[in-house]
Amino acid sequence: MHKNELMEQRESKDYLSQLTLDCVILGFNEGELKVLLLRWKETQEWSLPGGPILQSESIDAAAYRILKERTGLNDIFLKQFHTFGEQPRYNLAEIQEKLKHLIDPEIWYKRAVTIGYYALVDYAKVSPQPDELTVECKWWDIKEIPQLLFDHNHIIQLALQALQIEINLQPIGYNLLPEKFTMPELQRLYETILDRKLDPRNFYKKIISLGILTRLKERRKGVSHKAPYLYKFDKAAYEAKLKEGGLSFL
Amino acid sequence: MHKNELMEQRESKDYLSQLTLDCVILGFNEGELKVLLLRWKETQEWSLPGGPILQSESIDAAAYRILKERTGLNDIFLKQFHTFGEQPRYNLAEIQEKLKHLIDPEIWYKRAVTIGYYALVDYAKVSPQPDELTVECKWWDIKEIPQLLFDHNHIIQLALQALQIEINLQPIGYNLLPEKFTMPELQRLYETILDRKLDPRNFYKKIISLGILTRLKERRKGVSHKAPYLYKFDKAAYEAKLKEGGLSFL
DNA sequence: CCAAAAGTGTTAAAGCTACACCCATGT
DNA sequence: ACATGGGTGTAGCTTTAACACTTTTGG
Repeated sequence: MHKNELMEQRESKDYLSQLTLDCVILGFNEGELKVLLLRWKETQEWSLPGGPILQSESIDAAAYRILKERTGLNDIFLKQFHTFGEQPRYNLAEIQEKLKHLIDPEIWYKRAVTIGYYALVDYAKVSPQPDELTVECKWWDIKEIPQLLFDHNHIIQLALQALQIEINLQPIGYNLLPEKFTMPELQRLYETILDRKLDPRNFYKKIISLGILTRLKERRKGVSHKAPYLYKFDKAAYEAKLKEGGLSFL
Repeated sequence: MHKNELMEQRESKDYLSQLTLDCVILGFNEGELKVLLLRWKETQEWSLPGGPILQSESIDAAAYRILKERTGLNDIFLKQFHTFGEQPRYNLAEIQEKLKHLIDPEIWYKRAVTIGYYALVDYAKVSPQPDELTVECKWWDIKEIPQLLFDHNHIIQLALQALQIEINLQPIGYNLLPEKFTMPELQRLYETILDRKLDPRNFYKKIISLGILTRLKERRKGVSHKAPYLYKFDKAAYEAKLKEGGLSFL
């Protein structure tokens, strides 16, 4: 997409004007939470994946579309968490300056409201794809995120808060871990999201007592210590529990 | 405001287009939760208060503005809970037909996204005010809400769900009750929001243990049974607790 | 005096926290 | 053999749930 095309898009009647959507796409790898970020062409500036909403699609559909475009994945855990409508939301002049080689400063909306979604994905299954205005799409460790464009640091912060609440209501690991995983891996995921240490014995008891995990006979190999058991989620048991309403975690 | 003025408003550059805001204004009276609804001129059709957002104001400011216009109150507990962007959200043709004597069917957006807020107010302090397109603004018992225009029944339903979660994190009663209230009144408020009966002894112990209430020497008079004590919130203690992070309810 | 709702304490069960040692694996 | 992290049980404490009778007031 070139300048003219983008201009057409912004002014097009095919899209909602002044309303966009941003996705905080979260994965888990090497014991850390990761976010998928995009680097804009000919810059060192990063931002969240996002974009405008088609007149013909629901906002959830727009989020799924963006997710599919950046990750290649369908059928993802996706949740709207907040709509950002401060006035101003960020320093527009700064954005116009930083991206003027890509986007005519004239065509930025003076104001845009954005709907924030977060997605939980299996890190290993994602093939990050930049879009028309960016050259690089890659995972960043949640603790090492640089200064981002727009108000995207703030958006990520609220997404993580929303996730801390959600972890008490959903077996988040189901979406963030590969099919088979070890108990310490699951524990580290919870520790990262909740940002505190958990006791391994208590964690084990609590997770097992939910009755939604199956321990496999396999163990993880190739580690220089005792080989941990592998587990997987028992989807049927999980959905049965959910219906009873009886799912609440840590 | 007449047809032409409304037309100008819809098409005006002073407002965001295709993005509106709706407020679920909740009060508590006679042991029941109430919502403030508006009846449209020359109809029996009811809807939530809401409207478009000025280019110059944040979405929170727009919500406060609408609230102020309908209730006369400033400084209200207000919380964004969800943004509604289904496509379609409701049957537009039906709305056009029902309101054609007020609004030219041509000027409805083919599509609008709305941001949902709920507000918690002291029932007794509100003086309900209709707006330019409505003749009546009044409280409805939450259990007796009629079929509303747009997707407003759905919006109310989600607001109540959000409130059920929020009640665990905030001393909701502070906003919904008058300055002085009795323990049974507070209990009935919790029972109504959570939609289940609570044990009065356990409720009393739990609330008192939070240490944010002061029992007054006064009692409520004029009831044909034992006179209950009055309590009020100890705002200082409440804010101290909140800072410690140690506030979690029922 | 009757009807209505307020006020109050104890006990049992469940859930949570804290805590330490031996085991299996790769180098 | 050593370093690394895995796997596991118990006891005390806190929190929650269940439960019933007496009191006060107005009519």
